Amino acid sequence: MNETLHARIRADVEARIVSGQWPPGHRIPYEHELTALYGCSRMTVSKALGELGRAGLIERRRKAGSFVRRPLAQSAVLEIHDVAAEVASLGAAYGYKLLSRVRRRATARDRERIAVAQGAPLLALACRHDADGRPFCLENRLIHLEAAPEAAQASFVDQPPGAWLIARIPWTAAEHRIRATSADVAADALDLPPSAPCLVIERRTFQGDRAVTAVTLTYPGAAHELIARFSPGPLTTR
Amino acid sequence: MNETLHARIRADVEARIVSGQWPPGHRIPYEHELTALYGCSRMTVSKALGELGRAGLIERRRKAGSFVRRPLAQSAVLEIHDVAAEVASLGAAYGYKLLSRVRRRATARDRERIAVAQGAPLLALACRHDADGRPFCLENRLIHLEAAPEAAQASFVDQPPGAWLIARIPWTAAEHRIRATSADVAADALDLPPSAPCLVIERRTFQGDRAVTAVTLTYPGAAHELIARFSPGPLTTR
DNA sequence: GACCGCAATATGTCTATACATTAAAGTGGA
DNA sequence: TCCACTTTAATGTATAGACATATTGCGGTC
Repeated sequence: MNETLHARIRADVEARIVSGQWPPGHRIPYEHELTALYGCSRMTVSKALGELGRAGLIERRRKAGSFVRRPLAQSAVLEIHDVAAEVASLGAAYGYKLLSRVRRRATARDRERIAVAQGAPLLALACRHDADGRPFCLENRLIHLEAAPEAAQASFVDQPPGAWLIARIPWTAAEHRIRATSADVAADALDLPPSAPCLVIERRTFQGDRAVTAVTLTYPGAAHELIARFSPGPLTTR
Repeated sequence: MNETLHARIRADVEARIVSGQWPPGHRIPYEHELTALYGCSRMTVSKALGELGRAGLIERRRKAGSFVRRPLAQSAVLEIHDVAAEVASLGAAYGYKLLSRVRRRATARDRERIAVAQGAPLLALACRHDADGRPFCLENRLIHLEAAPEAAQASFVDQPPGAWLIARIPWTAAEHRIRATSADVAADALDLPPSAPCLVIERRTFQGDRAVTAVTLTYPGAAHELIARFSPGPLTTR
């Protein structure tokens, strides 16, 4: 249990907050008081309080002091895995099949899915990921060929486009939308009745302001779960 | 655009990484080199690199230096709102109805949902959240009465238990599971055909090691979306 | 009393320095 | 060659002090 000093102070203050000893709105002792209390420098106290501030547990106001905050909208960290890695982690054999590959200019419908200019060059892919020979996930992807020109040369017959892109095209931001639907048009490809529930993840990836790719992953049935954990702060060392 | 120095260094290094100029595995200049490069003290450089390390962009090894990491499983920040706030943000009128309220000792089935000892005192609640008079979300909740004894006195007729708990019971960790199902048993309460797809969010909340509450939220149909954003680092100051 | 300006004060950031920790690299002997 | 030991070079954490910045509240003026 070799704790650093600032981590100890942070944990100590956090304990008083979560135990209710310092309720929301309570003013935390000033830095110089904590300095005396823990017998350390102000930098160290400041580091601990700064972490608590970034973690959202307290609010720091100049001149006024630091105050215990009421937890607001909670945010959780959602881990989104690569499909192949996900299948492997289930101990199943991974399979991949390219269903279609079309190069075209962006239509109005495409532009609802990916933010590109009208007529921008796109590669539209459909493929299926299998686990132990059974359909695991259906993937529909658009790749913006201005952002990833090398994709035009790739066949994607042997390698899923997700892994290919991650290895080659840098990106800076992504947005995920998660919803439930019924299998409908995906029913055939997934070997399901059309009314079966599916979990759909849409991911849009950007390079600065430019859209790189948009992908729709359809997972059949109630079997697939996404797991998100609340992160108490940005400080969990890896 | 008043940036602090260490934030500027961090952004600078991050830019080189995401642009591909410094590929995965590349050794980042040593702290003392960056010190010379940016004309600042080692503490400041160390702070910037420490943040990048915690953000997972680089790996720091004593004596060896800091190295660009290959992006692993990407993690996104999922904002999970209070149901009432969610309905309000849609511009709809919020309604709430308590469907059932039972106090009991934990059964084996309860213990699959919430991590408590056998026979622990629980409060089991079912309620419905409405938007403009139509069912918006069905909530099934277990409250551990050892962690939240005051809940035994609350009626939950007028106030949804989520808001009540957040205001009173401190918690430290939460886990969310997201999946798709068909409406099934929830069909009646939600006024849906049993085959309709639903998005289900299960949330377990803890106080240290002790379970506080477990809640299952069932959102009908494809209308409801969860949105998660990739966070380049844990450092977004509030 | 309402308003404005100023001083007091708590936090925010940075520097320079010191020492601790750890792991790579070098050294020497069996 | 291989192993144990020492050296060294990098990061990790802490200190004290300095200055910057924001905000509260006081006091003076109109």
